[in-house]
Amino acid sequence: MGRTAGSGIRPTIRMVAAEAGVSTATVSYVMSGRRGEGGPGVSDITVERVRAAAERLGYRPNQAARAIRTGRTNTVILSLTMLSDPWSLSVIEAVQKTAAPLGITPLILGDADWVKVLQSHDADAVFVDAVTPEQHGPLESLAARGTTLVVFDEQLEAAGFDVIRSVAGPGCTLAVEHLLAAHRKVGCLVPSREGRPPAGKRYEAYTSALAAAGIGLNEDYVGAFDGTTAGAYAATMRLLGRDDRPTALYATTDYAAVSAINAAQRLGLTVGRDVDIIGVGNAIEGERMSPSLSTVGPVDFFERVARLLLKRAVDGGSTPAAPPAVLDFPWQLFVRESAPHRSETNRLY
Amino acid sequence: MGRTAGSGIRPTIRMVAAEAGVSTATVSYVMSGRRGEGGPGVSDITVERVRAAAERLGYRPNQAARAIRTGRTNTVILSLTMLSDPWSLSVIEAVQKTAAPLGITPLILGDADWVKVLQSHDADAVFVDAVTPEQHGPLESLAARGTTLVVFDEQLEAAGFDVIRSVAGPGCTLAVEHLLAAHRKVGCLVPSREGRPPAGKRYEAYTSALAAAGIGLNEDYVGAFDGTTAGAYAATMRLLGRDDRPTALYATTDYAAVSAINAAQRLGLTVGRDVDIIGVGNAIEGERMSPSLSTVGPVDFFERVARLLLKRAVDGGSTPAAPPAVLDFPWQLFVRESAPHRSETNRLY
DNA sequence: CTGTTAGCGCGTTCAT
DNA sequence: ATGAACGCGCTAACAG
Repeated sequence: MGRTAGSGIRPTIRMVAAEAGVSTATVSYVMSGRRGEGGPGVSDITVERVRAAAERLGYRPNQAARAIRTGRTNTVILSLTMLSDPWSLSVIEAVQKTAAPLGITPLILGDADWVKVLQSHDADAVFVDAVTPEQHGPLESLAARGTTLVVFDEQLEAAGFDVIRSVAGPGCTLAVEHLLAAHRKVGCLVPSREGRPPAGKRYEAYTSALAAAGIGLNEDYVGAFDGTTAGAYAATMRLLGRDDRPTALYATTDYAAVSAINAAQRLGLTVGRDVDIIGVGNAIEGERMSPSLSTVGPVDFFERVARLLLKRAVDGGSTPAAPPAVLDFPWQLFVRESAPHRSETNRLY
Repeated sequence: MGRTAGSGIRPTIRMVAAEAGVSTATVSYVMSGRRGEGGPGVSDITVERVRAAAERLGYRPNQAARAIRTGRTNTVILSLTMLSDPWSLSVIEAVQKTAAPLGITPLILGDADWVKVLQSHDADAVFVDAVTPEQHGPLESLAARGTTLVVFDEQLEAAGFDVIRSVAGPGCTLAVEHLLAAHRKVGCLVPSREGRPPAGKRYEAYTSALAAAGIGLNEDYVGAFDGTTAGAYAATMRLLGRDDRPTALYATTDYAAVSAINAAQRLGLTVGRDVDIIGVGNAIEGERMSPSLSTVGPVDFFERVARLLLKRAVDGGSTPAAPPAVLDFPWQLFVRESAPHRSETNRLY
């Protein structure tokens, strides 16, 4: 007999062993499905008895206890700073799809404060989507202590962890050039700290492409915003509300582009006709929306990131896995509805 | 002396004890800050020695090992089915804010498949935002086995876990009545399974409020969609694209309302003037957008949910905490820009 | 081939 | 301030 589930206390492997009349070792072998190879065999009849007992008690192995012995948590952590960003959702979606068949659970850390959390919480691998300069140190000590990291950053060098770099520069130039093929009044949406002038590769691509096209930088066409979707929306309203409004907008991220499209529509403009808008990043979301988002970005980025992360998670500490490296992803232009190809006769200048 | 961090293996409490020349017990007391009350006192000088040793080695307590003894993970899990929904982001934001000062980490489970995960993964408390009928059983056995659950559901009875119920019905009626005060052509956006007719409290509020106002149900004004933002957008395009388009829309969720606003703007309509749109849920996001979203919802919902969840997490198994209960949240109407108050002369019928 | 014993690996905690 | 037991599941080595 034995009491069934419901006592309020969690059944342990020992209770199952008692219930089934076998040793804890046998239960362990059955539950982890590792009879045969290294471990001893267990007869089918015994397996059945153990399974039944476990079922009756509602037993599930305690992951914490398992982790302490095996060093594996069957978990990956995704540290994502901007959850509302389609880019983040794309990462999540791709990782979930890849992790599920491996029995690995992706957990999302929505806090920018991953440093503290990761020092004590363990996962088989961790993806980090943004690193500030002050976090470089902590990052390296985490890696030195054995945390498997996959970091998304355009500057960082591999120092015990993988760095995913998606060389925005050339790709962003493609985006601006695409607009410049049919426009002369090209605005830019770029996040910047309060009062600071805009900076970064993605912004430089804008200024230098303009220069290369022989067009001077018009400060009034630069919509700096605070990094939020609401800020991007407001900046677009300012830019497109002008009398001599730009006929095209280059947004340095896809989520800013999405906000810009909403704002343009609010102003009664038809995106892809009255105004062209292009984003950066190639988030999965952009393909599905209406109008679909023209953008630049790496090919199969999210799937490839997911595969790398889970490979690292699975390879764990055992096999001498491939050494950490910097991984580059080539970018390309995705021309969709929000900034279509324009024939010569269709130019907006 | 002693080797500093960087050996690739994670320092244990024993290494710290050796380094500091004290026992592991002392290190434990120092690291968990529990000297004085229940535990024995540790002299300040010893505390300093231990701290220094830990620092030198880069030691952090292993949460898995700690969990195995204390039964606490200092973690709460948020199982959220629709991460892109502003409602989910509001939950996350509120919980993060409440959890941070308690030293508790919120981890997000973006998978609908919480049943499997929770059976083995442990958290001090778990929030679940959607339960299908097939999940009722698993839910109860989880609770019976000691998992602390806070479930958001409008039907469920408390069965070993807290149920948060936000009695949508009366609130939704308020929303529809608000529109009916100035409109006669009121459309509805409601998710429904492929082919199935719409159902649920939120939809019933629509039909019965119409009936009470002496207006027949016009099937053409019912925009059923697949539950996605893109679907809500498309459904709105259909409704508002009609010649005799509705002059007001009642969306059964805030995220559907947000999509509807985008769609209306795409069609060149000014929301709050040409068409009124009201949502359901009172997501924090709705207050910030432009136009701000009129909606109905509970007051301080997210903060109160966060407080309950973390109270449960902290109370853990020890103190005989308040018994699980069904918690009702009163709803009210939030009149904002997307569906403003209209004077008599300003009606759209 | 089948199953058990014994002890590991953590941080915590009680009795000394 | 400490030694040693404790909680959990895993697994090498052993016994039938």
